[in-house]
Amino acid sequence: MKQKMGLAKTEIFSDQQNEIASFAKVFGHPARVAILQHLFKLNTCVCGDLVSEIGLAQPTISQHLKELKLLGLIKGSVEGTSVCYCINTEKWHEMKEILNQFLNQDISKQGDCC
Amino acid sequence: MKQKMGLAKTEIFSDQQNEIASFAKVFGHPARVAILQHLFKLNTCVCGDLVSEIGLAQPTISQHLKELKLLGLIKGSVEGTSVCYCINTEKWHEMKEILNQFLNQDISKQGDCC
DNA sequence: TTTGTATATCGCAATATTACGATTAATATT
DNA sequence: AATATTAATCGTAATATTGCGATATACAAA
Repeated sequence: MKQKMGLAKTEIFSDQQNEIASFAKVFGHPARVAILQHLFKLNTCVCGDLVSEIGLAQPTISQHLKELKLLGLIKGSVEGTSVCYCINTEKWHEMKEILNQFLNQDISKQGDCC
Repeated sequence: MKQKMGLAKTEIFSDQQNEIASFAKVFGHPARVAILQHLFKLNTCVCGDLVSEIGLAQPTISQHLKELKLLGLIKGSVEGTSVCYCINTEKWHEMKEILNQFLNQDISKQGDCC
């Protein structure tokens, strides 16, 4: 076996490129988009209802929440038997900054040559 | 077998949520981020050098280009024996609009309750 | 202390993604 | 025509992701 296949070769890219990809990846699934939109809508961060709101099983939602928490985009705190999740606003801004810088590259120079 | 496993249940999400996820997914790999940045930098869209510029094999780059082309973010045209790729500016703006709407959700109401 | 409720984790099945060698296709050069 | 160059496609190997049933854990209520 010469090569670790199926694995992204992150080491050949810059930290910036890998960071953009990490943030983008977490939005790359509609369930996580839906979770974040729901957390934005309910500014009070009641959360167990994510399962009934979105039509996925509880372990599946829990796994998506874990990925969002791992990147720091959401925070969770135990509230009795249930867990209260909400957006981590500082991290959200940090992420927005990084993605905007990429999305808003100067496109005016592009000659549209094709 | 009760369920198509390993497959995202896109049918339970809105078109908007799926669209956001599709665009984000394409940035979810550093190679595609690098390709787009390179296309932005060289406003003349000479392209065969993407392979030497980024350290991945030619079939791998070709596959990533295909995904970007499938979403419409880049265009390609044959130029002799080589192929010239460039950013599709209209589609880029369309994508930016959709992602910005998601990223710029009103965060001011968030109570940061956790 | 038993029972219920809510969430996380484990384990598994199935599809998706990443990467590349080998080959093909299409044009350029000799 | 024969050869070289460039990029796409095929086939395959290996890891990643998605989803969920079963189970574990942690706290609340009876």
